[in-house]
Amino acid sequence: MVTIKDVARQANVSVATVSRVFSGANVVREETSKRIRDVAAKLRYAPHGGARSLITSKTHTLGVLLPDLYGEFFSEVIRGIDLAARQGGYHILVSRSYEGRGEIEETMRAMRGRVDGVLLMSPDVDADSLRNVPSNLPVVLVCSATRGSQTDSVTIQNSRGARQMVSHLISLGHRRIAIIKGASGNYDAAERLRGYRAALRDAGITPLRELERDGDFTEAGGYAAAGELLAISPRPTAIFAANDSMAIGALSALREAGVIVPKDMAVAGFDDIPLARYMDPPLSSVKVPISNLGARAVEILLQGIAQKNGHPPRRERVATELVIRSSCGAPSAGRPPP
Amino acid sequence: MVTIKDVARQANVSVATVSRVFSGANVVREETSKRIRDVAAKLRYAPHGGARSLITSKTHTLGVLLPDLYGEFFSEVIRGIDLAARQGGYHILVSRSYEGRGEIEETMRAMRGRVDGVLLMSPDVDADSLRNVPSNLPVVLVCSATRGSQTDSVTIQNSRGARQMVSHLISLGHRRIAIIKGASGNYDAAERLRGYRAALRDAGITPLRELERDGDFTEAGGYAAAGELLAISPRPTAIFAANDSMAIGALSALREAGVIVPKDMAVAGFDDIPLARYMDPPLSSVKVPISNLGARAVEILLQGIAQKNGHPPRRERVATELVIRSSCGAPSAGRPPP
DNA sequence: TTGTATGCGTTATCAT
DNA sequence: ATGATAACGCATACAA
Repeated sequence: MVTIKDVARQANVSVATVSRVFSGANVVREETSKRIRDVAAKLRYAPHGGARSLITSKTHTLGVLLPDLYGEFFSEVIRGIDLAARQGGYHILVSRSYEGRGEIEETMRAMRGRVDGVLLMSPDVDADSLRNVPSNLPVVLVCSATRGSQTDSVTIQNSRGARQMVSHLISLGHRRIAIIKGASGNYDAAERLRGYRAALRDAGITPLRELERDGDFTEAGGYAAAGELLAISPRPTAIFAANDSMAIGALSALREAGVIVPKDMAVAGFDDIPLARYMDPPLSSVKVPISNLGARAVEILLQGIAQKNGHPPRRERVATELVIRSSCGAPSAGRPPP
Repeated sequence: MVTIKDVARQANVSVATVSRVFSGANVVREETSKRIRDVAAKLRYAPHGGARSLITSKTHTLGVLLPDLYGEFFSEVIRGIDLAARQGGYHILVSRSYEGRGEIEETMRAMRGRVDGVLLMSPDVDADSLRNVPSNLPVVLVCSATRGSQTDSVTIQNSRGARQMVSHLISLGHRRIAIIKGASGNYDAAERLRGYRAALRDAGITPLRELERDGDFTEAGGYAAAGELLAISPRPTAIFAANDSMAIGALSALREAGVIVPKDMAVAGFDDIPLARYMDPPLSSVKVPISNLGARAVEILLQGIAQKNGHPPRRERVATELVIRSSCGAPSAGRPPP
């Protein structure tokens, strides 16, 4: 591998001068600089990032630690993170954790010296996983429970969004509204359930356990849960799924059972993934600005890195927005062309 | 930040001994080892990855350079990559390139010293982007054109998959089969188009330009293209979309136009994303083992890293598989429960 | 404007 | 079994 020494030798200068050329110190004579660049190009030299960060103690890299997220959500959140990171001149080191807590700790330790800060999305395990990781390492929690922690965080307005959607269903006359819950132990799932119940209570409706079905955020889970709900008597008249994937699975199950949406059953989801509007019928949902979520997390992390000293924890909630399409039976404004 | 020196001092040993404990050399007396581990835990010490890799010249990290991929595909390929990488004890450094060639080169240079090898997915720009990157850096091309290059690569059996699907449509009696093409300049898109034309010629049908519509791999693109196709006279009787997202957009457009699928128009996609089977009607597609694609690329890259010396280029194509559901009007075997 | 020398945190080599 | 020290590739303070 060609190093700064090789370039220096062939260009007849010291390594310091080569270093100056590549680290942007604008003090090298133009002529010298050009000669060095030429030699470097010929040798295909590129500075060694590891060595560089060892001395500057800046890696210009952000660690991203995510659970084994599903489809569209993962994609969008990474997009937002990557975009914001590169705007700040950072790269991202991504890791998916499959086995919960121990793995999170181990991964965070492995990132020591490779990243300047970490974005941790840990919706399933408690945030006190942070006890044994190197201190001084700036961390931002994403979509995770933060109670008892002093860590910065960015979350979604889950409860509020769910509450609005369920209230909307109630305003359409529904009283027996079922929910297909998200993965058990998941933070977002719990919050959405909370919003669902709150909306019912707001309207004087008692939440019923039989109308709260387990789900796992997948289409298959939504499909199965919808099947169960159809067997209940009296049937619910509306289904609120804790994410769009499950809502789509539910739509499929209803179609097969000959249940017409929204005439016989209203359906609504959460996230508003791009596909939602292409469903039949187009799916009402709670829009989550997923890529913004990632971008905001990065911005907060970058702040934390800049002012490395302690600061009061920053807590941010990205706003959701009700997107009403025809699947919930509202007198819809029709479907706008994409 | 606490370093190996701090641990050594507090544990009354030399840095060398601490190093031995953390690098797994099993030569330290149990008693000493325990004392060191205790001190390290108290101090929350974690070895500095950058410094470590500087001397071992191993980063245990793989660079992953992807275009701004869409949704499900991105998610799945990363899943496969991450899984295989972590099995080999590697992390992944991900970067999305938004602006094509120059950015690819720059990113690859920035990865020097941070990664042991690179996975490059460059379906839009030619693979000779590799001219100016550090030599000796093992690279595997994913879903990219490889002509004229000596680089290892993993691609999809695009042409074969498309050909099979279109042949299937022909076998159902269709003669006027339209295609909604993928993004222009895209390698996979070009290959799928090639397979489409080959299937037509196999059956003695002349490919018509008016039946080849531009698309961009998005739902919106598929929606628009399907609208155009409906205006052609005589109408095509089948639409083959170069990916599922566009097929889903097309289904939506057809539905709005009152065209019944598959009675009035057959539709098929490519990729077989999880959602395909939940569409109405369930979407026939060419299944691509996306996460396998990523995993295989990692395995090949790891081989390349192990035997650093030159080797004949490894070229691999992951197999596709026809998945026939009801959207193309075949006497379907019904829809299996998820 | 350029060169010399030191050190970043760690592992490898050679002693002991 | 443990310690002393050189090296990894580079950036920077200081000298020239």
